[in-house]
Amino acid sequence: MSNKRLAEILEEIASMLDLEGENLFFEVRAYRKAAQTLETMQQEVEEIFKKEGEEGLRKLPGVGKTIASHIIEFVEKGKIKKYDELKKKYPIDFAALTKIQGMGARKAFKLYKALGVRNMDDLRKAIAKHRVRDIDGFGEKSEQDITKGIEFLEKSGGRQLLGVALPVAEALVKQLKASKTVENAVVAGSARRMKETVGDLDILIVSEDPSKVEEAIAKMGEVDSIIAKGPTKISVVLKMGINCDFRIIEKDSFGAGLQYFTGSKDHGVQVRQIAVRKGYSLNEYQLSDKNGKKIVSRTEEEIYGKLGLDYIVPEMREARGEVDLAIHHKLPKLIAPTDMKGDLHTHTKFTDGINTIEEMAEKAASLGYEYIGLTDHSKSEYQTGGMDDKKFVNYFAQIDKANDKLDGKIKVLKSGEVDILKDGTLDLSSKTLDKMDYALCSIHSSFNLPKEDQTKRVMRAFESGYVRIFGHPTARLINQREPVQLDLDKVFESAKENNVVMEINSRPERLDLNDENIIRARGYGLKFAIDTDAHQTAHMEMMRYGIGTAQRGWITKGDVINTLAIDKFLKFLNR
DNA sequence: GCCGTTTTCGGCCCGACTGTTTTCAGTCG
Repeated sequence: MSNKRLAEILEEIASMLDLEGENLFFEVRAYRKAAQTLETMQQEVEEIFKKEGEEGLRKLPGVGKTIASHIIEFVEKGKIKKYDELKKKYPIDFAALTKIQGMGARKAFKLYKALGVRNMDDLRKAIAKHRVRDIDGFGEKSEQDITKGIEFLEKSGGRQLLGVALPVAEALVKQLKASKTVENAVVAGSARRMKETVGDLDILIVSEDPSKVEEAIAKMGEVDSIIAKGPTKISVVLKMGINCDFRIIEKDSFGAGLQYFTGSKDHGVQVRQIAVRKGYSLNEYQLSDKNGKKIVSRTEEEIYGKLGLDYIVPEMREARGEVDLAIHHKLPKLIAPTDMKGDLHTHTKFTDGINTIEEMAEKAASLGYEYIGLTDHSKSEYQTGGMDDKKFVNYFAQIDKANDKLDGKIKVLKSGEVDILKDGTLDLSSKTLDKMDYALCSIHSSFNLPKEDQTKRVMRAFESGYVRIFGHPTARLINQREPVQLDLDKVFESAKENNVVMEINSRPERLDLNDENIIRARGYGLKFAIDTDAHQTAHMEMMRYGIGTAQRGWITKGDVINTLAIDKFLKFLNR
């Protein structure tokens, strides 16, 4: 995991250059930008460098000659001279300290100069002795804020899963809408873009009475405390441990505000650059001409339209080339929730699910599906009650019975979540696998194999000819477990050759493949299955997170096999 | 320091809010 450390180093270089002098403003930004690229990308820079050399590195957004050379230095020697030299002058743990709310490089440096604070520990001690309040530019309140900031950090540990944060955001919106002073309220920010984790929530409110809105916000049970308040913005800490910014705008600015606060930041910059090129100016209030006269502001559609762009859905707004496509009217028509015709990864009481075959089938039918694939575990997953070949015989017999009972209401398909064992063999006999409509195969053990072995393991499984769907391909658990080490180029090539479909697992802690890897897989012409991995009926409603992730990966209906109607789907399986 | 079918030089988004200030620096998104 060198990306994270490198991102941290570049971020720290930025902080230190910021302290070096005012004239370095743009260098600072350049380093920050490159750090952000590394922070959010999935592929290891080391891998890119080994495969494509400096060329490959320089293709990354924000990485040019100098920063590429820093990355190479880090990969080859494990250190960066420029960083080490700056660090001698500023022996401060900026990476840790600037994670505190309201603490930037300048404040951290002031603390160092005045009190010799180098890290969190020093800071805690200085705070305890009330020495911070006497420093120029700090006061009693700043001391309290820092204390709160540290507590907050310890409690939250950073970003929350989309599946946790979005429902909270929606609950807040619902309460606000019920308030008389609120004309409209919507979720904006990264939650609206369906990003897998959310650092804080953004909620846009249309109201003419900010002070009343503040009252309504303060009353909501989810709110812990108010950090900042003004006529256009109220920031709060939520009890769940993340912040929420409420932006209050006038009805007339709704479109401009929503576009602005949905982001992403880089997407917004690109759109505003187009505005400038056309002689306009775009901010959170309106799109205006060079005299400052308003052109449009009420809807996002009008704003994109006036700029000569097709409407870009929030999930695509990540500055990955969508703006160019919108200019040339070439945006893909993305998959929609209503396109789904089935769920291909579900569990029942037969292993670690809690509902029966019929209950799961009824739920799927109620969601408008034409089929549901049952994928209970194979024997290696003994902790889940994983089944051997013999038990699968009964399992399939019960599925036959359920199909008779359901009488065509919905088709229940025979499958299993088959473990790909350490050596790449499958956990069930070919006799059992032959009886399945399709086999969904996943990794549930030996997560730490070296990349080469892990890649071979997966490819060997694919070459067996039995793997139809590769379940949660990287086996990551967000904030808990790193993805397994796989050479995805090789894996995707092998998948193409062996007709293997990639799963987009909808569980909020998985979202696997993720958006970036979906884009990569799509480059190999692969198909996808968007599944919920439901262990109870209610889990089947989490399809929205998988679809959001698919949309972030630019996936269309035609890319996804479980958008096919039942007859076409069965034909696809028998191909 | 990065970037580019208007540029290999000259731009690079900018407004809101807080705390400690008497007019602004620092942070954030």
